[in-house]
Amino acid sequence: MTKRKLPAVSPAETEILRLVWQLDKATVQEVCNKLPAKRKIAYATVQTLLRRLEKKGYLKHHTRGKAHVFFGAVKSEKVIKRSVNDFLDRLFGGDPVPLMLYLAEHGKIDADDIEELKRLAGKK
Amino acid sequence: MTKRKLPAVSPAETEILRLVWQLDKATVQEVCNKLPAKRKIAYATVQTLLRRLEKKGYLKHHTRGKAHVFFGAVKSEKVIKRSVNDFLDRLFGGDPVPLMLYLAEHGKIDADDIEELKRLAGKK
DNA sequence: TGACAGCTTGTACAAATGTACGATATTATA
DNA sequence: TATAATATCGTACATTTGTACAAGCTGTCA
Repeated sequence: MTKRKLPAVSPAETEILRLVWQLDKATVQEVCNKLPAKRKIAYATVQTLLRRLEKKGYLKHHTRGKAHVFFGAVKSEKVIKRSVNDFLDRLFGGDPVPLMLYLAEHGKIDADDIEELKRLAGKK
Repeated sequence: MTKRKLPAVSPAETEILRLVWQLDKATVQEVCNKLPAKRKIAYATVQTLLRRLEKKGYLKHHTRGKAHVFFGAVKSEKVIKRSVNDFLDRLFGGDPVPLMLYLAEHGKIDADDIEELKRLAGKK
């Protein structure tokens, strides 16, 4: 089994990667259209980010007509895990509880979410 | 009221900032000693990071003997809020639920934590 | 089949990041 | 009051990031 060490994903790249996952597969155009209004970046920039993600091994592409269609090359789980852990380490020394508390305090989750959480946490 | 726009905190800086908060106030030395074993970086590097954090406005310092004692200049709440929101936007499009679910699935929180969450979420 | 529209590629570049060396200043101490 | 030990400060530098232009392909449609 090939144990490849994936390079880190930069913040800007992370967003692009997420959009590709969300679209399942996407051309540069499609990613551009999916960008949140707040964060409008140039077509060329999106292109470069996609290129870099491919070079790093997070995306692959095949060709449809003249366009490149990008799609994930590693499970998003893996990337998310890494990102969350890094984030947690840096900001909270690895302890997830303060993060959960923060989210709860700021009203980002409701009772239903918590039920779901309870179910998941209990099951484990 | 002076509404100053704080520059972003880089990942490496974030970790240093957290350590200062944790120690309440600290010299370069003390921050170095507090570094997790996994992440041993040079004294000089820690110094630079502290300096940059001060220049950006996140830290101040006073002098004790020949050493600089750094301490926070803005509420950690504020920094955490920004960091979490950025992170959430990039990786989950701003939706905190998948993050909570991820944390729960990976057994990072237990029943007590969830009770606490419920209390907090309910109160809001 | 030729021109156009739409894409990719190569290249560029400033700013931010991560890391560190050497020189200078300061404290404590012998 | 020299001196050794310890800090800071200025500076440097390779990478990575964020952003973009210009040139060259490639289908497509008149």
